[in-house]
Amino acid sequence: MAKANLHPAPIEEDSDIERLLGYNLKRAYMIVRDDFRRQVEQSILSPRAFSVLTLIVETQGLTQSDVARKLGIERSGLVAIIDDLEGKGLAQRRAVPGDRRSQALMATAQGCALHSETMARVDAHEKALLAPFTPAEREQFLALLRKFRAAHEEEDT
Amino acid sequence: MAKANLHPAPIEEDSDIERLLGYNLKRAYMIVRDDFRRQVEQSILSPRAFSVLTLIVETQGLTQSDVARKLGIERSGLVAIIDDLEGKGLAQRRAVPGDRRSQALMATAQGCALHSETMARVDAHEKALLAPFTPAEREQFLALLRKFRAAHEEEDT
DNA sequence: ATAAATAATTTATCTAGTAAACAGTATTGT
DNA sequence: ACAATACTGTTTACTAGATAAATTATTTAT
Repeated sequence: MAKANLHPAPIEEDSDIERLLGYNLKRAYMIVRDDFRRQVEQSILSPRAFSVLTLIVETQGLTQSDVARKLGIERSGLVAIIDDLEGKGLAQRRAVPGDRRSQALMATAQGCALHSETMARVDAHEKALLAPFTPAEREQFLALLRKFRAAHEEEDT
Repeated sequence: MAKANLHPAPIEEDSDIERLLGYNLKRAYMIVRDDFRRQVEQSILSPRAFSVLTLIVETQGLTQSDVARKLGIERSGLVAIIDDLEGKGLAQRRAVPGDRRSQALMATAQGCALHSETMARVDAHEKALLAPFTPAEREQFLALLRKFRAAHEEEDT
């Protein structure tokens, strides 16, 4: 146990990338995503499926295009998510009277129930993640994130 | 153009998910990542490759395991990245005198050059993204992200 | 009537990241 | 000295998430 310590992995806390916004955002997002998975995905829903279900519970009758626009994802990616939600009895596609191209998305009673149960767990898991912050910091953190998004999401719809 | 407006996509700005930390972090990260790609990837480097190159430029001689630990990714995922950097003449694997398992990662002169050129572009692109913020807000934003990471990344390593 | 636009879908492709198993090497305990 | 254990880099296979192009059915505009 004498010599082999030639590459001791300095672990300086202040590499250049530690100062970059993108790197910090990515790591922070990964923390939340992983925690979400541990806490919530047991309850059937992936992060994406949860966000979709939330939208259609809140606003019954949105079309898939509406949801895709709101979430900033492609319509094509939504098909599988809706298939999944529908297969689990959480949501339904229904014909829209005025437009036979569109499908109105409706959450079932079961979907609403799972959503509120899951939302409670999500709130709890986020509260735990934000525990190291003071209430003022929590406000600031979310306010800054929202301001950042607002400044850059305007250009697209 | 009279009747078909049955699903007007309400676009209320305040869905429940808009209040969630995870959702806001994800959208914010996507903004930065997409912008990074537009600005930087033209210059050969993906976000991941850039972060790896940065580390080994700053600390020549890190092993792959060191880098994986620092970046919080799997060693297996690093292999392709190093292969790529090596193939482009930006980095090299070298034998470590004391340990024949490890490979010391060294950035080439070309790698150092590309790194500093790219870092300049990254700084510029981040400065532009943070332009909507006041200097105080910028400080706060990064400080909060770092505090958040520090509070949750301690357990692993 | 015809052209252009839209909604949902299918297919293929890409990136990122994870997990498991492997061979070679090193360290530790006895 | 030897056996058990652990670590390094690697391969392979797999998953998730996202994107892009092409397709069909339908609607709107001219």
